[in-house]
Amino acid sequence: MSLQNSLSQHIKKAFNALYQSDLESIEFQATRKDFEGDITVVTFPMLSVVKMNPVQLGEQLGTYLVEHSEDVVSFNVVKGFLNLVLSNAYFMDVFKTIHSNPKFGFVAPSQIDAVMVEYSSPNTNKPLHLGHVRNNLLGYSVAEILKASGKKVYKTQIINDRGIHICKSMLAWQRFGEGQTPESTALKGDKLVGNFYVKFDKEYKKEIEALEQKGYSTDEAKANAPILLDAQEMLRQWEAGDEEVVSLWKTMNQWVYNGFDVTYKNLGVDFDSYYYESETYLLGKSFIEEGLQKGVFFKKDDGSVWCDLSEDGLDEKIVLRADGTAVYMTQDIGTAIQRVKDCPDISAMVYTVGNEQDYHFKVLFLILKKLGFEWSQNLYHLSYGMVDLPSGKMKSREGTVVDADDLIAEMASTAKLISQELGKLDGYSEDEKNQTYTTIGLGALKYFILKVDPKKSILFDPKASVDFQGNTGPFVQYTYARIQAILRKASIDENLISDEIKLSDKEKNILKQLQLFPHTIQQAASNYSPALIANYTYDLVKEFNSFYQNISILGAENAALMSFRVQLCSAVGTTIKNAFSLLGIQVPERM
RNA sequence: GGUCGCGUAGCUCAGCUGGAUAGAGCAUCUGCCUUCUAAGCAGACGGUCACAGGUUCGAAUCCUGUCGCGAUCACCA
Repeated sequence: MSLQNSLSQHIKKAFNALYQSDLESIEFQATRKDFEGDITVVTFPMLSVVKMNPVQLGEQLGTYLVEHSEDVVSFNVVKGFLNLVLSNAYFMDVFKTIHSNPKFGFVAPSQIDAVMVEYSSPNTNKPLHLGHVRNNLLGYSVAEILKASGKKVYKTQIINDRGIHICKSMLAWQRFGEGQTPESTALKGDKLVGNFYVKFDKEYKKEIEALEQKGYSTDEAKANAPILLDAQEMLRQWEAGDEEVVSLWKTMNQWVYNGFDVTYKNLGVDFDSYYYESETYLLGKSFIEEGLQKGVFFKKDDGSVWCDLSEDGLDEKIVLRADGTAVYMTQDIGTAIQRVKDCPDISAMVYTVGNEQDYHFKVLFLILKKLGFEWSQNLYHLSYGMVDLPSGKMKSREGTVVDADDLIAEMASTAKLISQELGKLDGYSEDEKNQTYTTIGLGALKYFILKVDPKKSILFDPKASVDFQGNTGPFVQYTYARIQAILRKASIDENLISDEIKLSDKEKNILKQLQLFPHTIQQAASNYSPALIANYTYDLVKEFNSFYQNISILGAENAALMSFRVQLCSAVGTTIKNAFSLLGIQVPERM
């Protein structure tokens, strides 16, 4: 039973005995640093039940708790705040619980309660950039957090592998590629294909200009540029199943997938399944017919099918074109239903998609609800803000995108630079060093992105790069590495923990923070917010560093105290490692 | 224009279901490496929580309005 539960019971009992009234719930909070005490009961809300002076109420409750609860040693009252001082024994118990459980805070996954998390969802015509990095890190981390909170999780993505934009790079390759392949150019497949997408755009612009000089208006020129018409023709051929086009499409997509795989691996994210738009874009159509019969949709005179959402404060939304072809919405309806069919145990789905699609998902979830799917109640759009650069937005056509692979490499080399300056890794092998630089660089990048609230946009300054001091990934990693150094040097009798040890305030603070971990995981899971985990870890590390700097750990006055301190280090290290695993960040043994 | 989101220190961000004197880091300044790793620690400086009302014992937090920034409102995805 948690402390709050047991205290609640005592307080309720006391309240009943003293005032013959019942309390619904009791509000606790951590005691502020400037007051004496470990946990605080807020007594203001109780005043509405019994009309009396808050100080007097606090005094009476405090006296009762000291008499009746073993954990409470003393108390003080400040206005409506009852500050309780907890016993040394209580903290030793907390320590034993945490120390004996290397997975403290993690809940064993239930096989019934499964969640599908979709993230990444790239286009197959260009490499991944900084925006995708945020998407991937968020999706992966949320999936890990959900797992830790006791859910079974399927990670998946929907790959946008069809459409005019794909045909553009295919066409450019046909015309200007001269048979280039990733092998012949030693380029990553996604980079190679991306180059042709850019090439197409250049040619397209040239043709527009040429047409404009012939007297076309800008709009006419855009619509009639021969290369665009050819791309559109190619899309029709693709849809008709033209062998040559389909074969080229397969080849080039495969190049891209191979390239993506490298990026995913470097980023440390993975997937359990893949859905391809080319396979699902027709899927939703069958449900449109069903929706028509149920009266969820209606048909306009031209044959297009719509959903009227005006009663829900939204407008009308098209779900099928007049020519009977699928739109984005159609496909997403189909994909969602297909996923539930594929994995019948899932009760919820999380879509990691940028906030520019807030409206789309609002509509999608509403339509699924109208179609009568129970699980539509448990769909969540993990919406995140843009990643902006100091120069403004990333525009692929203006070449201001920050490429994911370049960024990862740059982070590692920054880590290398700083590390060499400090001379921390002198004497280790090149392999070991490089491994560590990558761990640190990635840690900095991931932490930088994950520590901010998903829904807020991020300002990313590639020049200033990511800081390695203060509230950063490397700061946490560094603390972990120092803890490992202590553990390597310590030879401790595991059984030397004694209740006689008198804990200092700093040690208690660390234990208080450690104790919060399970609660933080649950909260992060219900808010889909890795930022909570990141900030929790930072607080823990700050608390620990303050302790570490001021107290000799290996040279403690006696063996029992030393043993305790080393094991406290070990518990902190384990918690850091566990917390960071939820963010997909590795911790180095030394740095 | 309608809808949604954001607005907290010079900068980047925390602030849980309303609670005590609004917290960190960076930057600036002051101390601390002969002791387990100084990518660190201790401290100083820095705030009209965009603005105005409201709800109540109590508001950065909830409600309404105003302003500013962003997104979205396609038979694109």
